[in-house]
Amino acid sequence: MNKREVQASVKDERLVQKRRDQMIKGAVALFKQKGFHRTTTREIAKAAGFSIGTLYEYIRTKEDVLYLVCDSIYDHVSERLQQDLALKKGTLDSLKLGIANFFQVMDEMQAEVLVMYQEVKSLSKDALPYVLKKEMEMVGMFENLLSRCVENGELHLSKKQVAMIAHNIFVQGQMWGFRRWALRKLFTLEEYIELQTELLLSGISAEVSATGTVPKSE
Amino acid sequence: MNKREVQASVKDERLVQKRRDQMIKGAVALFKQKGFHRTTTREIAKAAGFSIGTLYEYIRTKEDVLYLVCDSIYDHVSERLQQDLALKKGTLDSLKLGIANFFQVMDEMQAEVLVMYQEVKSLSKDALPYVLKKEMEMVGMFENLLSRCVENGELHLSKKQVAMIAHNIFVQGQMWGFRRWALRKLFTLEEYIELQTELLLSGISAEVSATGTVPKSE
Amino acid sequence: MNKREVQASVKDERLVQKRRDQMIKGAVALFKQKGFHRTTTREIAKAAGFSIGTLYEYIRTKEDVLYLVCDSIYDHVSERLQQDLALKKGTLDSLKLGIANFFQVMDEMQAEVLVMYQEVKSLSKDALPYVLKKEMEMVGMFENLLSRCVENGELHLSKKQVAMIAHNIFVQGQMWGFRRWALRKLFTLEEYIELQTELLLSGISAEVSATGTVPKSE
Amino acid sequence: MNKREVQASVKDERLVQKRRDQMIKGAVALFKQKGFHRTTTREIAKAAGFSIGTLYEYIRTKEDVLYLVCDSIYDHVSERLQQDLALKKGTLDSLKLGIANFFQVMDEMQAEVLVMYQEVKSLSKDALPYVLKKEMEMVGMFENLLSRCVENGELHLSKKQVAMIAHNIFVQGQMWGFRRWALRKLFTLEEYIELQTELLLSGISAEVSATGTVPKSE
DNA sequence: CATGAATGAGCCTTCATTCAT
DNA sequence: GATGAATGAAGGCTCATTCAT
Repeated sequence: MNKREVQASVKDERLVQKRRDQMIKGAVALFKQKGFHRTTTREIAKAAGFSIGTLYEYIRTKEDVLYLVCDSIYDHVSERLQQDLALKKGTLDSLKLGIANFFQVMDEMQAEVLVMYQEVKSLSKDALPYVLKKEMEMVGMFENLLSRCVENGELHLSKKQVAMIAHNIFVQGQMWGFRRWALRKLFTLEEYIELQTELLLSGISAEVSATGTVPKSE
Repeated sequence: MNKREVQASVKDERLVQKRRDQMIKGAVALFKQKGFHRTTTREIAKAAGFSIGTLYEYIRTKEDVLYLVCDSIYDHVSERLQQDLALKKGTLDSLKLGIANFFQVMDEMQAEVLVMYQEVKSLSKDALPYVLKKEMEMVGMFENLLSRCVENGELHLSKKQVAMIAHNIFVQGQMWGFRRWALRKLFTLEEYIELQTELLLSGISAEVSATGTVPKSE
Repeated sequence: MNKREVQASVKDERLVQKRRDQMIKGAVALFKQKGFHRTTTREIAKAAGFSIGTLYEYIRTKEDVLYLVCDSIYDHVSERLQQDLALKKGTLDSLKLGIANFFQVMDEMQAEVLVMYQEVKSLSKDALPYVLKKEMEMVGMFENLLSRCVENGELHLSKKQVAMIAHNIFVQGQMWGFRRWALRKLFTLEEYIELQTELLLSGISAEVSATGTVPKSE
Repeated sequence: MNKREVQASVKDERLVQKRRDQMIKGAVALFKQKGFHRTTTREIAKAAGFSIGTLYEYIRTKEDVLYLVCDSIYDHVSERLQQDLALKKGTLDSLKLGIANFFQVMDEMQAEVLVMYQEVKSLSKDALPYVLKKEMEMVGMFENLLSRCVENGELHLSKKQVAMIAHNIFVQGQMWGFRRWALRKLFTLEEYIELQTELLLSGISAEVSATGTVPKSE
């Protein structure tokens, strides 16, 4: 199965979705502020705009909230990326665009990503795989982009290199979110995107590569 | 000040160090398994080999344990790296060696790094800066290595590029620790080191010089 | 403000009052038996007839219970006295009646008064003033009674004498409560009231007028 | 027996006395500040100038400290009074002097008296009688003074009146200590002594004493 | 469906007391 | 005799979860 169902006592599917959206929105704000463990179910209910009793009509345990939050975040990010990338053909330019878009999404959803990033480990062994699977899918999207460039002959990379780079891109995206305390002092988002793309494509040492066309920026 | 002192009731400094080492060792194992919040102080005491009362002779609050753990990890990693790197001159080879060493340490201290990585955010506003400072120092070590290569003329990099790359190396090191669930399926440590070094130095495509055509975010 | 509000999580004011009444009743019995410090919150909850969790729905800290107890005792005593005294005109007879009533209340509420008397000092600096204020009000009631007798010409007393006597009456009332281990062996309540009133009004020796030959300390 | 023995592991009687004096002195200061229950044995040991281990060489339980403190206070007060009163003959003047002296002692030993007064109830059922007995002895001293005045024909009082007045004097003495928060605003010690003595001897209204409606019990 | 009062397991921390050195 | 590290029972308080209304 692709989703881990979170049981609700309420039948009306539309209502369930509505309530859960309220819940997720409130929870993200709280988790961001104090983390999952320091947030109480009462606080979540209040932030969501209903009572603790009602909260438990739509979830079974507190952990369900975390799962719902993580799930929702991945869905949003995933969706955002798929929109942008799905159509593109496998050119280097579309890869660059893909990376730039991803970093941009990471910037926009900074709060959510940070939350998810710090709290996934709190998911039970039960829910974790579903979330990890989502992550693999996203890495897979970059693998796809890269592979198509390889197929096109625009890049020459081994399978392993493709996998490695996809991971690197993904982690660098997250890095912009969870290391912003350090990075923001050094770069704007635009600079970050440009620098990372540049480094990714050309490497740091001209002598080592064949061409030596490393730009002396600044 | 460079350290945030954790108060102990016991006077004998040697004993304090010994007990805290026991404590940290036990705590790391537990935190790795269930995280900071799900670990109880009693469990920590037990894992350390003494009673809950004794635990509190060496710390003031549960959070002190976390701080001690984080502090100790950074110290160990830092020390390990300094040993390896301090003597080297600023050649490309010493850079490669530095990276390889760092990744290796990250592999050896995988458990600790994972823990620290996931739990720093649980540190109070009081202790966090001390830990973050340590992290900056470690990034600084790579900046140093890189700068020396630039001075030597072995690399041609701007200040910002140096900073960016240092961060990338650092995060890739951590990545080996906290994404091992994915990476281990694909690479051995040796492959990981080799691949990342290669990518770092040569970029993914010699043919593509940095055109500066990176899409500007809206 | 006249009251220090004790925060409750439960909204229903009627319920709050009911539960707190249960709580106070149970707490008085326990405090009387073992004192505030030796009584646990769990015991209070049990004596009140609900769980520890419920107890904390109606208070914030254990000290709140003590404050509630003290506050309630003063309220009861105060109310009892005001009923009896408010209407009376300022005659000697009404003074005598006031004293007798007060001593009687002290006898009836012996347990409560004892508790309050022994435990006020455990109140935090925060709550103490509110309780002390209540005590001053009660002393004030006797000052009032006395003053009216003075105005009526039934007594000839200076301001300071009025204040002193009011204090004496008040303390003698409490004395019946907290020294009963000694007094009960010597007097019945009726005898106590009669003797104290008599001594108050006539002095111990008519022959000896106030000579002012009291030895001046140093 | 007149004393409840507090067991000590140390044999040297002189040392035991010395250590206990240190202990009592430190404890009184602490109890005064924070009460018996909020004072830890460690604090007592520290205030006494030795280690917790040493403390327990001279007592068996924390309560022993309280008993020692109470016992010592009574001894001091008792001794002070006996010195002053023992020699006097039973005249009204010596009564007045006795009262004045007592109030003065209560003022000087205010801290100690306050402590004892608030903490006796914390004594176990085992130790309480010994302390209460001391208190009765002190009340007895005033009964004595009064009785001798009666024998001398300087006062005309029944047995019960004598007992009552002795209690009143005693409580008024304590009152100066434990109600000073209120009394100090109104009176100096000298005024207090003078006023109380005056009221005691003459009653509040000589005119009233004429009515004879006061039952001469016994 | 919604509410919120009730529950109690469980957590962090303190502190009186012991005992090996 | 003195010391202080070790112990663990016990206390105050929180909070996820339930259920009657």
